[in-house]
Amino acid sequence: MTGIAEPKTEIYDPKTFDPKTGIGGLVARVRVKLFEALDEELAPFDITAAQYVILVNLATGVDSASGLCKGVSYDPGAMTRMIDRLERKGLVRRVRSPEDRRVVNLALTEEGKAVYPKLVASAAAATNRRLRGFTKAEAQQLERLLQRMLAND
Amino acid sequence: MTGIAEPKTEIYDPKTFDPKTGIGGLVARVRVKLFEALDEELAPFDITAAQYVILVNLATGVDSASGLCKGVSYDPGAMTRMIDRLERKGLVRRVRSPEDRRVVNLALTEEGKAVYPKLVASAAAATNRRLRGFTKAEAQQLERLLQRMLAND
DNA sequence: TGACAATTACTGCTTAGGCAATATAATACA
DNA sequence: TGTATTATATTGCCTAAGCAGTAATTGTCA
Repeated sequence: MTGIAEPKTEIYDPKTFDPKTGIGGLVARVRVKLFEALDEELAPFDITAAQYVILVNLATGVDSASGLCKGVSYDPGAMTRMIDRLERKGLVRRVRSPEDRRVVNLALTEEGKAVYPKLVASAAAATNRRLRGFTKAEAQQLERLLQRMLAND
Repeated sequence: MTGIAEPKTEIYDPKTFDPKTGIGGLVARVRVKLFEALDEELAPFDITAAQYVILVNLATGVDSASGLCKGVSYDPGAMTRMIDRLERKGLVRRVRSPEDRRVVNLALTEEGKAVYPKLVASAAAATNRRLRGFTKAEAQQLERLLQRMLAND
């Protein structure tokens, strides 16, 4: 015994757990719907939802492939090829880092910076479509709950 | 003007939308973490999280490939091969439907039914790990918010 | 009834992510 | 200093999902 009261964490009882309505299944299906909506909105720019996520990270401070991998739970090999695609599209630039010659610094090109605000607006529109009927307070509450799930590591 | 007051749906303003903290990115990352946890719990049974989702649907009333595709937003071709794998593992059975000879009725085998409760318990455990610190009320509220997002079609 | 459309499942092709192995560079430390 | 360990990025291989095209069957309705 530790003397410290352990909080009860048995949200779902394994005996009575309903997998159809469980949070895992819900999150998975909501994610599919959100990505579908996002892919639709981004189609005119010839950018996929997965590519958009990378661009967002690059536009908000991340500047290396390993940083991207950590940020989006992505395999290094897959990330190399993802960056290949974005580089071929002229949206991202690779520059070998002078300080640490192992890392390749990444940055948006001028074209990438130019299109980025339009992508963000599309993402906002796609998200809003799925949040129809929500109040701002409800959306923020959803954000907080999801952030708490993420913080459990 | 319609005379009917339209509810405000502009949860996120495209001008000020922060894509890093937006619900789309959060849902995507939470989903990755949940699937990682689920894959870990299911590893002893040699079942992936994606396969588990299919088994859940089969155990709870869905009985055809097309029904599965609708339920989990899955491509028919991918579903055919998914069922191939589950059939090879002896967990699922295909039976051509007598009523509609286009459809292949699916069902869990005896082995599938036997292992299923253990899979559900594992899923409950994986979900609980991510919900550490949540009260039951908070988890239920998260469920409700996600269900409302799903219902927006 | 008969022609046309829709539904269901499947297959080939392409794309893309995960894992393992590798090369290079930086770090730790004996 | 020199050696082992770690970090970063890349490539090859395997697996799996999406898309397009197809065959069989069912539904629609003129």
